[in-house]
Amino acid sequence: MASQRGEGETTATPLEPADRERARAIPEAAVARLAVYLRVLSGMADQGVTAVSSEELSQAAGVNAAKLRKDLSYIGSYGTRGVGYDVEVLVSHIERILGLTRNHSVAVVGIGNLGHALANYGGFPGRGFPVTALFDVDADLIGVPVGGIPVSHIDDITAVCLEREVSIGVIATPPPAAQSVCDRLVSAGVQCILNFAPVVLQVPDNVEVRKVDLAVEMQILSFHVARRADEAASVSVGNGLGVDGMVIRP
Amino acid sequence: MASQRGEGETTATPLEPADRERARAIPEAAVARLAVYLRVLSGMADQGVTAVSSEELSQAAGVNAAKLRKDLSYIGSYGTRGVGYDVEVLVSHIERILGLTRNHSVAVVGIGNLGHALANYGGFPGRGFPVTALFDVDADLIGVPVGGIPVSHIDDITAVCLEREVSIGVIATPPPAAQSVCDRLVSAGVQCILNFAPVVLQVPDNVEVRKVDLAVEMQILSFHVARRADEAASVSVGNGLGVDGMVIRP
DNA sequence: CCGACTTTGTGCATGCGTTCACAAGCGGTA
DNA sequence: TACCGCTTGTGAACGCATGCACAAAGTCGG
Ligand SMILES: NC(=O)c1ccc[n+]([C@@H]2O[C@H](COP(=O)([O-])OP(=O)(O)OC[C@H]3O[C@@H](n4cnc5c(N)ncnc54)[C@H](O)[C@@H]3O)[C@@H](O)[C@H]2O)c1
Ligand SMILES: NC(=O)c1ccc[n+]([C@@H]2O[C@H](COP(=O)([O-])OP(=O)(O)OC[C@H]3O[C@@H](n4cnc5c(N)ncnc54)[C@H](O)[C@@H]3O)[C@@H](O)[C@H]2O)c1
Repeated sequence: MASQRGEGETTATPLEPADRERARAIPEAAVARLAVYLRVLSGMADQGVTAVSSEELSQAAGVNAAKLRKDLSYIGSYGTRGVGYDVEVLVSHIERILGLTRNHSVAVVGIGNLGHALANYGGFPGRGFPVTALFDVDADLIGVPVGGIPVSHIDDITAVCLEREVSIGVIATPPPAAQSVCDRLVSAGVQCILNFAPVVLQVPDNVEVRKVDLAVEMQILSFHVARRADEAASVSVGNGLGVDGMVIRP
Repeated sequence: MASQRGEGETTATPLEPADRERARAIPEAAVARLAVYLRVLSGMADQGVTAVSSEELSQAAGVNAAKLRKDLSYIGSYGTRGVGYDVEVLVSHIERILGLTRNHSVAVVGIGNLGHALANYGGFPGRGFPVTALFDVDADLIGVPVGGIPVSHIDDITAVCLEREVSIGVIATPPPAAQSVCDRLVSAGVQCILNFAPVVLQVPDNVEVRKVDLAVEMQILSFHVARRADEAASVSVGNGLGVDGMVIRP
């Protein structure tokens, strides 16, 4: 905050702020929502919609309109007051901020149930995430093409990842193998990991990990059911009995 | 505070009024972490570990020790100062708070790539989430057993869900079908939905939805790569030029 | 029985994210 | 051109979550 003079005065200088500054300041939660807005906007563009207001877009994205505008303000001021946003302009700016102007090559490790589903999934390439490498230890799988790509042996992971410039590694191995696979990905230079194995991965600071943990998702849902059932019980009965008289038991 | 020696103990009991208050106040973020602690603790229990300190547990769960203690304090005071926590006691109390003292029957809708993986996955039943119903529209799939359960037709969803007391519905259909499937689940009385389709679902207030959106996860990773690459560029090049030629100030 | 040591549980400050409310700005209209 | 109605962009207030730091409360050795 050193450059601009004037204190809290209105930003009458629209071109001044640098994108890099902004990108650094975007809250993680907002980044996740930007990705959702992008998808909604792409859908609108496909249907020929060219302009959209914050109200419309926020409803389609399932968020509060004020939050949406705040989120968009993190990436710049690309709307027109009194009118709304140009869909294509917004799409291109969100893509730029999210780093989607270039492709990010993806490697899937562990071609079992889940790995097959991921490798066969057609939704990634179109969004800039081509799956370019598959790995497994199972000898029967090596060389077999899945979703058009032959499975490589896990021992070749470094060479293959470097060669195909893999930037995102997806871990779909059984839990015991996950940390070891992660370590190998990291030493192959992969800095982004999406982990499906229910394990807490240890990684160096320069590596970004996101986990998808279905059991945790279900348990969160379970918590809400329990809380709701419990509230109902406390209103109607007031003791430890469930709604339909069923005692909650281990 | 309210914890007395000798009362309750390790047996999971129905929520008492004090716990009910607590459950209502637990932050969502803490609930998600409790589920992780539970998994780590279960693993420890399986390996014969009987006691654990907040420091150990927090490292295994990949969080700050203070945060872990705060999270545990939301469910009560079950530790022993100077010693730590009894693994089994903690497990049973977390399970109770998360509503895992009873099974939650799961239905999967859309038995394609992903639906097959989910239906075949062995990790859910053991954690209290038995998959008891599968649905699809594809005539070729109806009646075919996947993971031991025959696929039902989507039109039978209400009857089957009621009969098997489904409490969690998993949507793994193509995006265009998701909202319609969701509506059907809701009218079948399902109050918890886990959605894999990249669509924003509209549901009544009494229904809880969680989404798993892989494209969004990857885009968040992409954002971090871009941010990092950008920082690196500004350090190594140091010419103060941004991505689009804008001047970046130090 | 005491005192030293260990670890929990939590009050408090801090920072982040969400929400509100409204001035600023733009297009349309007369 | 001047006015009007609409929508954006954002300062400011609020609320929630995180992390710190320490008193309270327990164990253990002597
Ligand atoms: N299938 C699901 O729906 C689902 C749901 C939630 C979580 N998960 C998790 O996702 C992971 C994969 O699940 P799955 O059902 O596909 O399991 P799976 O057993 O079907 O497949 C695992 C694959 O990983 C391979 N593998 C094992 N060790 C390896 C190693 N060291 N290097 C490379 N490959 C290795 C195996 O050969 C196998 O092909 C598991 O951790 C599971 O807990 C799966
Ligand atoms: N496969 C993946 O790895 C992956 C990754 C991310 C997201 N997704 C999302 O998950 C969903 C499923 O993906 P997939 O690869 O399994 O797709 P898929 O096409 O393989 O399977 C979809 C299944 O849903 C069934 N279906 C279609 N309409 C239905 C309806 N109205 N009622 C019931 N069933 C219906 C189809 O018959 C088919 O069996 C999609 O929304 C996809 O975007 C999948």
